[in-house]
Amino acid sequence: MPKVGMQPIRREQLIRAAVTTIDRIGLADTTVAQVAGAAGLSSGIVSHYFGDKNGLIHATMRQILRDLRDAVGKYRREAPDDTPRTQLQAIIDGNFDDSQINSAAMRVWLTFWAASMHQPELARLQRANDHRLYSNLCFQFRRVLPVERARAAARGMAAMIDGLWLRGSLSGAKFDVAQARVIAYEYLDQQLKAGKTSA
Amino acid sequence: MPKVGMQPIRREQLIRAAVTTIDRIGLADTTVAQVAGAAGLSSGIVSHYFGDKNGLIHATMRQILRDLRDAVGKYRREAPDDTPRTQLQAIIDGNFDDSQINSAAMRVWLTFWAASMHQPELARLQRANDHRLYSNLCFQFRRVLPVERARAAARGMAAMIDGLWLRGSLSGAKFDVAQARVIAYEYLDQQLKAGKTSA
Amino acid sequence: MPKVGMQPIRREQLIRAAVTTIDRIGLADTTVAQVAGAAGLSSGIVSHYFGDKNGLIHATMRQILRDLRDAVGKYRREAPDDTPRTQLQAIIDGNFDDSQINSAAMRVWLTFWAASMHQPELARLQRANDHRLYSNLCFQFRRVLPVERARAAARGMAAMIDGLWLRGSLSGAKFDVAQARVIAYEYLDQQLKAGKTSA
Amino acid sequence: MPKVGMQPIRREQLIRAAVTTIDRIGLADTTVAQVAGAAGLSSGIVSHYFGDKNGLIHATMRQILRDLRDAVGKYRREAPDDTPRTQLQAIIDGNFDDSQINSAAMRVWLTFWAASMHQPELARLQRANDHRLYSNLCFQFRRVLPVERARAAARGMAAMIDGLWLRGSLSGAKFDVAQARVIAYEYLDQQLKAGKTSA
DNA sequence: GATGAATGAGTGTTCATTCAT
DNA sequence: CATGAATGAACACTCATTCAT
Repeated sequence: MPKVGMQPIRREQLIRAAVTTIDRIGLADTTVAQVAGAAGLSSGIVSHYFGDKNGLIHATMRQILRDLRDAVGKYRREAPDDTPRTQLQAIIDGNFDDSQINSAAMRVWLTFWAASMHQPELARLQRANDHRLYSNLCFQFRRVLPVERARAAARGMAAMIDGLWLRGSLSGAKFDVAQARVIAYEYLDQQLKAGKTSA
Repeated sequence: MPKVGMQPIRREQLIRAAVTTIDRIGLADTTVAQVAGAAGLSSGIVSHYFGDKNGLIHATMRQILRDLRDAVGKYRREAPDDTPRTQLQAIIDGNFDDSQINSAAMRVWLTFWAASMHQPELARLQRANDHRLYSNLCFQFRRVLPVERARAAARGMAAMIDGLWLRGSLSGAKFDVAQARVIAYEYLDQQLKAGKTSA
Repeated sequence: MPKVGMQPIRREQLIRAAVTTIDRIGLADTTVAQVAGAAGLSSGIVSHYFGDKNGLIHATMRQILRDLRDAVGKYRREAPDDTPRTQLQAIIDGNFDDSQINSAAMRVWLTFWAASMHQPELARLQRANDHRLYSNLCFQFRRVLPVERARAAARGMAAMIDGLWLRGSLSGAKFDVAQARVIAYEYLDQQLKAGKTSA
Repeated sequence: MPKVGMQPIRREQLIRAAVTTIDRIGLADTTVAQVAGAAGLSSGIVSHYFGDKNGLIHATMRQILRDLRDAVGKYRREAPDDTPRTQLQAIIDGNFDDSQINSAAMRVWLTFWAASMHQPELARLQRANDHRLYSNLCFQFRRVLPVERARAAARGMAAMIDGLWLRGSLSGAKFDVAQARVIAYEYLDQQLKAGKTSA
């Protein structure tokens, strides 16, 4: 009696195992057999559910991106109000959520950033994500700033978020969320204030 | 006697070929034979001069880091004066120098960032470099800011520089130096001003 | 499910192919691909079943030693009685059994003898085998000779067996079993007689 | 000013280095560069004096055989008289001379024995040597024994010498010359005695 | 649905050999 | 005479992929 409806279960099992394995030994040293083994399955199963290794890698990156989107979405939905400042803080908080700044997530993220440089499909996903952060920031800044200022603020804010995140990833120590948030909030406030003054 | 004094020439040739190849097809797809071929040499030569592939990769990363150090050093030496603001701008300018923001350099940089996560020796080099940027920034900020403010400013400034650089690397378009410099300078001025006020 | 229970079959196939190949072209020129090819399999299979080339070589030597043990065991079980002389003759006969004095067996034996000098694991196997021959001989001699005489007789007998075998291996001609047996039996009788006299 | 007459010096230097290296790491792992390095010379020199690696190996085996011939010759010249027994003892002693039973000599000997199985030129040298031992023994035995007995005695004696030597080589402990000599002398005396009786 | 045996192309690495100096 | 830089063929080993069961 063949089990039915295994697909979503197996796919999630394998994607989770892929993240774990990439975190542990790096994408370059990750083999199909290792991922399958970490999932408690055999190597042949990967082609069954993802076509080939690349299919698994792509699916894994999509999952990572979805996790970030979900984290940001959650903070924004739970924000106390809809003022630009509150919403921008929610975006910052979402990017520094536990799901994003644990060691595994950060390492896998950076791995995909690097991989995307030579794999068009990954690059597409990665750019869409970059753009979403910028768009969200820009939309909120535009509510209080003139368009050019809003764009610059969004660019600076996005760079600040990614930069704090990147340096945290590579520092070798635990990511200091509080510190990162202070610096990011301060930049945010300066942008909001400067914009008003110049407006 | 055989040709003598070839070592530095061959090493540079091969390192340059490694950068070119990593830029073109990515570290994961870079083979020893390809690098040697790009340098117009045979594959065996790599072990002759670097021991093994890893030796070449390490030497290449050291070269990349040296290039950045040199670029920053040049801007600082050529700065019109030694005031903190001028020196900090020189550091920013050095990080956005042509040698750093051309496509090849950026891609190779990001590649090594990712690789350093699973290779202790690369991680060591990468962290030393991260720390140098922070130290240099912190030293200058300290000349005008109290120590705690200087540290926060240095952290924010470093994140801003890396973030702008990173998003530029991945954007797919040419890096907009002028725009990046405006955003970084603005952040710099805010930090200097804020510090004075609060001091 | 894939074909199951192939392991013992494949292992034996490959070990047999290893013996054949070592006999034909020598251990130094034996490649994994050649052994696999001789077994009608692909090169990757060796690592699948033996880990690496060394694993195959070790397994092959173990097989060779087992064959000798089996040959000696067979002659001793089939011996007409349990007197020392009969048992000692059975040991001699086992060492000169067809399975041991065909060209392939002799060449592979000598190959492993030489290889064992620089490979601790092979040396261990080889010494255990050497010691077994001596022990078996010594045990039988002790039944009729005083301990010191028995030890000397066992040493001489072991040397005689190995020496006849060795010179036969290298002579380039077919091993003359009858001749070897006469010489060995004569030495055996002298030892038994001399011992009795001196006892 | 080119040095003249370097050939014999360099050849000996390299042959000695080859013996040392083969003893230390085995023939299979011996490279031209290692031998040359052990001789304090550069790798290119080997082809200069021996044509190629095989030339060096062959020359080294010839040297080893010459050493044995010299050792036996010395003992025979220094023998107190020319009786068969004394001469046969001299042959035994020559084979167990220090120059033959030190670790390096034994390991290299066995190495060449094994190698000779698949290299016709080495096999030729090796067989000539085997035959010399047999001939020398047979000649002496014939002075007191009928031809057939002499031949059998020579075969047994040669096997005994080689067997003692072989087991000593592989035992892992220091070669016990006194013990080997006692066993070999005893066999010798039995052959001489038995022959006389039956004659 | 799932397995893992089997394949074979591709890679890093070693090393005998050549040869310009 | 001697060097050692350079070559490139050969090898062991890895691993994504296929497929009979």
